[in-house]
Amino acid sequence: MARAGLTRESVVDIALKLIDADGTAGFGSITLSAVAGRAGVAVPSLYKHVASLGDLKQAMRVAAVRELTRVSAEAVMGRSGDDAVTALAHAMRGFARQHPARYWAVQTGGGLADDQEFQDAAAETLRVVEGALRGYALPADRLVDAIRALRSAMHGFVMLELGGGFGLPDDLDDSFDVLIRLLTRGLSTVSD
Amino acid sequence: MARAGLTRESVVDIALKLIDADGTAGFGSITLSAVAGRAGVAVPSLYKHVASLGDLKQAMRVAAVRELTRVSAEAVMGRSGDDAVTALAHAMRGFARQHPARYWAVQTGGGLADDQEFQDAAAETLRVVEGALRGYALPADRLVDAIRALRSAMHGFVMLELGGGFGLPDDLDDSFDVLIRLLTRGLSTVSD
DNA sequence: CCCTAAAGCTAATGCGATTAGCTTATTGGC
DNA sequence: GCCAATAAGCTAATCGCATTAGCTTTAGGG
Repeated sequence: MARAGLTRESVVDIALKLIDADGTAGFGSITLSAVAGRAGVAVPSLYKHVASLGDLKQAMRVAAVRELTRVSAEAVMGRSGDDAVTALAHAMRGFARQHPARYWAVQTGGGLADDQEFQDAAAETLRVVEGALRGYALPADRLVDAIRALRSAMHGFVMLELGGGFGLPDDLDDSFDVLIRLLTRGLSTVSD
Repeated sequence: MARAGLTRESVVDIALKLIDADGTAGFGSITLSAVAGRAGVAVPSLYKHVASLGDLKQAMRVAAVRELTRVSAEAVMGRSGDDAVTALAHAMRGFARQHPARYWAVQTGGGLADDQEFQDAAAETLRVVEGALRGYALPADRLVDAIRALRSAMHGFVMLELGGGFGLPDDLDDSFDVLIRLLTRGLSTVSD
């Protein structure tokens, strides 16, 4: 029998590509059967590369959050102030639109036992957001509030958009711009 | 054999109470076995009241979104302007904290085939948010943007909080207040 | 009192995850 | 180039859960 030549990474990659095809529901309903089928392998063979379905999902989340960090960081580098925040917001929304299932997995796939690897990767993303706010010279005791406000607004918009919560998708781009402007303006006055 | 006296409503209610005990992951991992066990009935008996597990979940979402509408509407009634928005935000966050799994079910439990009943119930919630903004005298062509901004920010904060995305929960109340103030201030200038 | 519809049950099927134990390809050391 | 050890893959079997089929019994209206 010819070997498939799988690795943990390739299995995770196959799984991520599978859920991409299936909207936001993809992550929750991924099955080892589907992954094995796509990989051209019997189901139990996957256990040579992942410990369980849960382990696979966790690995998928880690991979996805790292991707998100990468595109976010790229957007923020070389910019500052409103420019940085705007670029960050568009990068995150762009990633979510391009890979709804991956964004969804990162944000809603967590269980009680999020492992350290995911926590670390997520903290990395957080640092990018923090970096984007550097130019505002926020007082230290308000920085955390500003970060949370920015994250909340961006994240909420993206989740509602992905989940179809906005109804007709008309003018979503405009609404997003309005939201970002509201934020960038507000960030200058957080300290009041 | 003594009858259990179940109805569709009581089955949904049992299921909702079950997931309440299980954090945000509860909705995704609910099983008919668990519901039947709690109801004191054999699993297939549930099919006399719900068509399938999917049907039960849909009914749970409808019930949850109606609850959310009710507490939101109650908070907004008799208030206006910043007062209304602040009350609405706290009501929604309060509901989410009290019933994480129900909020999670409403916002992330949707599939491609959301039925009309859920759509209608969700539209009702939307109307409450719209009502809370009445006092701002927003230009008609910006109202939709304002609604979306408000929803995004509230929703994002709550989701991040429930999902543990904020790390240590220190001072979350303060951060939420800052966010709301940022919003209420911003709402006055959306038209610029 | 009887008769029908609804509520429940048991038995059986199927699918997906997981485990155990076997077989064979690959590969590093000779 | 050959050989043992390791790793990758397979088949068979078990378990939990959803779902369907078909039977039994309760409850309530005539």
